Amino acid sequence: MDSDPIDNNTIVLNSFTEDINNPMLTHSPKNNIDAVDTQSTIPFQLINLNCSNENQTSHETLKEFDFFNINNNDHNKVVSLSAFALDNDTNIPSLLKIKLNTGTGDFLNPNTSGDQSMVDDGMSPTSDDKGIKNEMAILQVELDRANTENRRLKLILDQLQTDYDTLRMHFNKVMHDRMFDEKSKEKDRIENGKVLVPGQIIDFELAPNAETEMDLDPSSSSIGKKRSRDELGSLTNNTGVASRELVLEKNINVSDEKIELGKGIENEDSPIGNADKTQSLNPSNNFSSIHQVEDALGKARVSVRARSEEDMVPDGGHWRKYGQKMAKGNPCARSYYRCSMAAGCPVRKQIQRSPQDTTIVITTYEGYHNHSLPPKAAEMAQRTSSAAKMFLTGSTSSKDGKMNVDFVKKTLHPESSSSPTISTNSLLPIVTIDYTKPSSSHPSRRQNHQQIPGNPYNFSSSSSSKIPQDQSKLSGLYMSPNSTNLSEIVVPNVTQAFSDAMAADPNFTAALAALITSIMRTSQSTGNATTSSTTTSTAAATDGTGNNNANLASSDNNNGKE
DNA sequence: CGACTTTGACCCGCGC
DNA sequence: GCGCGGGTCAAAGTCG
Repeated sequence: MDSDPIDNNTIVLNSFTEDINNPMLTHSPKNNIDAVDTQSTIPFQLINLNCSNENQTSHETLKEFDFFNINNNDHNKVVSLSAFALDNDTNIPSLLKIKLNTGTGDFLNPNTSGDQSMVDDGMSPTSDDKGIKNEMAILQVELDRANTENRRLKLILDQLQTDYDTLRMHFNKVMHDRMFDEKSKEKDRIENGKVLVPGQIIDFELAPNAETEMDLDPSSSSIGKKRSRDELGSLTNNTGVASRELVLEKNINVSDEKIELGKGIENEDSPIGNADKTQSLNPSNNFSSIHQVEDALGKARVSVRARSEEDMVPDGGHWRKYGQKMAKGNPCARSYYRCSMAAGCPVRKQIQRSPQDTTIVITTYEGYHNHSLPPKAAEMAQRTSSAAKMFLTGSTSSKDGKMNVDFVKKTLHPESSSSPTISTNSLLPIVTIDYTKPSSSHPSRRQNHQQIPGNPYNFSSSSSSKIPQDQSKLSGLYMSPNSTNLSEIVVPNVTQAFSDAMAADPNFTAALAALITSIMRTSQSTGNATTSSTTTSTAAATDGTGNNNANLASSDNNNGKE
């Protein structure tokens, strides 16, 4: 075929469609089939073949070319080739098949001479046998193709399974180490006669406020003051809280450089917004492990925004209202609730409606549960915990304490074409899970709320998801338009799959958080985070026992009075 | 009667 | 020092 000119019926077979310049293609399109080394380089050849379809009247352009069944161990090597040619006039693809006997260099087709390529489009009327053979060849090609695809998918699945198992094992190890560390630290404190004041997070160095000097008197810090009155008794018995806070305290103070991260920003949307204003944090403080993230979660607040006609949306917890205040600039009163599931549980939540949109209920959770949660509350907590983990992991993982917000946004919200400004002024921000975003275009949000008893925010579960598909898409992090607090990061929604996975396996949350951590670290070198420094005190509700990492936040579900 | 809500008073930090 | 605002307390009231 070397001497054969390429006529109008010549089809250029290219395994790399429309990529003539591909460096892998070592042969020029002018090479004919005899020039192809069928034993080593067939998949990368450009082959010119004469189309034998006598009925073909138009020039065809090959769009796809696949090679199958290359068996180099077989002496009589048979290479089945298939190609999909697209008719330029009709745009109807037709399957072209080639069989090569690579052992002899001859095509198997008896009608083919040794120096000619043979293309059978399966439409030649020469004989019935040929038609049957062609049909079998087509089926064989399809079978081979399916097998190849199955193998490829299986490899991918195996890889995913391996990665997941690795992450899961890592998380379990971290959690195990963490529990061990906490027990050890608690033991050390007892042995060394140290007294830990619950809730005391103190800047030992540069705090401008005299009250933040090292002083174990709980009245010497604002946090200590706040908590000493009504929580001291309970928290002193809550070793989970105490140990976590101590760990965070150590994390904060181990670095050399410390700066005052400013005063808290008043947060209209997040009721628990301006406490701990004197807290000093080090921006270089990295929560480089899940352990540290978990500790950070102990100081993180999770604010959930959802549309609801009810002031108190059920969330699986038991709450007792202990106060109500009219907040400045908000016609709606702010309510204060305390967890009543266990005596002395320090977890609190505040509920208020957004002053900008009174249909939006903002629920802010704070503190660790010192007890286990019922499944429903645990599931709710799991989801909010996940959001906090994801953000905290990303926000604190970079070397300079900055978060690659853009990366997070693109990672979690890849379909977003707009670029909402994400800015956090806080190392430990309020994490807001915004379930009001989709409702602007989906007024059925409230219907969903009522359709899913006990699932007021339409947290999807594997069994009762009613979230429209577009609402459950994985979204990114962006600033709430109603938020005036730059320290607030909004996690508008999570995917259905994400929610289901978390509900099915709590470890998946941590695994995913770790995965995102890893991804974000990888991207840090190129990220441009918009980050400034402002302190917002944070505390997230988690299980003080450490047995349930899902308990970052919880709220009520069956308190009919609320 | 227990659990919970309501509500005015109180405490505290912060800004002026 | 004073006033403001956020957060909490605790007595009274309500509900099942």
